[in-house]
Amino acid sequence: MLPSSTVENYLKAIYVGETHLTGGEQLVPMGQLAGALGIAPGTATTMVKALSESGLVVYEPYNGVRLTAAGQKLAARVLRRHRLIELFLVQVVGMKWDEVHDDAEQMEHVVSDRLIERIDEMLGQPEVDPHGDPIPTADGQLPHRTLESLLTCPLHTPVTVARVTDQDAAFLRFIESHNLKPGQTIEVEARDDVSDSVRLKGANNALMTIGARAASKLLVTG
Amino acid sequence: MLPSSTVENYLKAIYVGETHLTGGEQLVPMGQLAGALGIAPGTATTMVKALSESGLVVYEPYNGVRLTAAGQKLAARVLRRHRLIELFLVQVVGMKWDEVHDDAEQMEHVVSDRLIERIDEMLGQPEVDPHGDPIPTADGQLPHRTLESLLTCPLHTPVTVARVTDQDAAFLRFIESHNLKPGQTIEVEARDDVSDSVRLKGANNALMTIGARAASKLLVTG
DNA sequence: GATTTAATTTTGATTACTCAAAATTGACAA
DNA sequence: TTGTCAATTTTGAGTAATCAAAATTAAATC
Ligand SMILES: [Mn+2]
Ligand SMILES: [Mn+2]
Ligand SMILES: [Mn+2]
Ligand SMILES: [Mn+2]
Repeated sequence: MLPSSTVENYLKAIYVGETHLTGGEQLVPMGQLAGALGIAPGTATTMVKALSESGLVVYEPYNGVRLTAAGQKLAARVLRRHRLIELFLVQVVGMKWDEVHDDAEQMEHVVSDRLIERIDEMLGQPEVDPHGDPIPTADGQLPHRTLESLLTCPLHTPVTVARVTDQDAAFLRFIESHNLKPGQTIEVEARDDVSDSVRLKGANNALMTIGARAASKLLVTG
Repeated sequence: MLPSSTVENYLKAIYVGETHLTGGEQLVPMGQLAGALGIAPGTATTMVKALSESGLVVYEPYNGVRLTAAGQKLAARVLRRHRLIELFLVQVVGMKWDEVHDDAEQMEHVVSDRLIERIDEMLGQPEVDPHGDPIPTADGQLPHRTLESLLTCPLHTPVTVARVTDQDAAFLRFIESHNLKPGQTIEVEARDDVSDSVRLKGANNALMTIGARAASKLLVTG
């Protein structure tokens, strides 16, 4: 049976959820999964039990869910498609980086393997999407770079924005308008815990202050 | 309520079915509709009754179905998307004309209006798709050219292939390999009712004979 | 250890879409 | 006019996905 769009979305959400796990955690909690998919918790439970029957996930009642090897392979395929499509829409079609997420969210389920291969070829086997998110390889490996956020990187040291971990269109437009897109070089001038803010020097030496919450979503390389 | 992919497919099939109606016929028979969609006849009846409730079609039991103005508007929108996407995949992505139908069949339901507009713009508001099928305008008009088929056009007279009315990949590859794609100039040398065939002179003066059934699917302009 | 609470699961129901097979209809032919 | 038949509709049933609200569980608090 080929997986439905719904199943693909569940697997992808679990896959992404797993990458967010910190410390010794192994399982994505049902609440987090339901939240990520925008569905009722009971629905997630029912569905995950079905996925478990199909051998795509391991489900531990009251603890959470994780992917099997089979589930991981499918999830990586969907995520690869999503990110290739996003980059394609920006690079080839000329859409803006804050416009492409929703289209990719739908197209990832329906375009043919042939079209995805063609896109990958046109883009020259890219490694990251327009937001700096890594693109899983054709054989299902997710390249991992260790990145620091603007909350943890060294002060007074030039760093390059590598990734923006928030798909919200308004946030992305804010980032763009302040010249903080991936590829741009910036410097953290100061951090202030009391005011919960981070002071930055942008590409054009422009100074700006952003909240810690926003700063945590900007990942950089040294 | 925005229409589901299923509803869009029904409306599109009725729309296309209506254009195939000859003579005084007004209604698309349920059998033809079910056949076009690859579903059981009873399913079509049930669904059409629901579409009728929604005001998208007029349903006459035992006679057939036709679109209301509202249904026509939606159907034209889907067909426009389908054909723009096909042309985009050929012109921009570099896929072959026999590969694009299935991708378009799915993408037509999910891509955003913004992406469709961008595609229309990139292609310069095209009037026909890769198979010569007319593209409905943004306001829902389907441009109509009167075309003759190779069964009815004059003999020994140069004509230009304008449209191929069969999406089957093998058929399209046959047409392409014999230099009979839209735009190419050919001439009908002879028709033979007994052998059910048509003799052609191709672009390169190559002679070939094709069956009447195939010939009827090649539409030309004088 | 008992109690409260938050997360999770279960229950019961709904919507959308589908099929196979039985019943019906309407057109045509005998 | 009646019988036949093909097309169509109806019936009964099933799958996939969803929700709201009740019940349960496990963990944290008292
Ligand atoms: Mn999706
Ligand atoms: Mn992205
Ligand atoms: Mn379709
Ligand atoms: Mn076409």
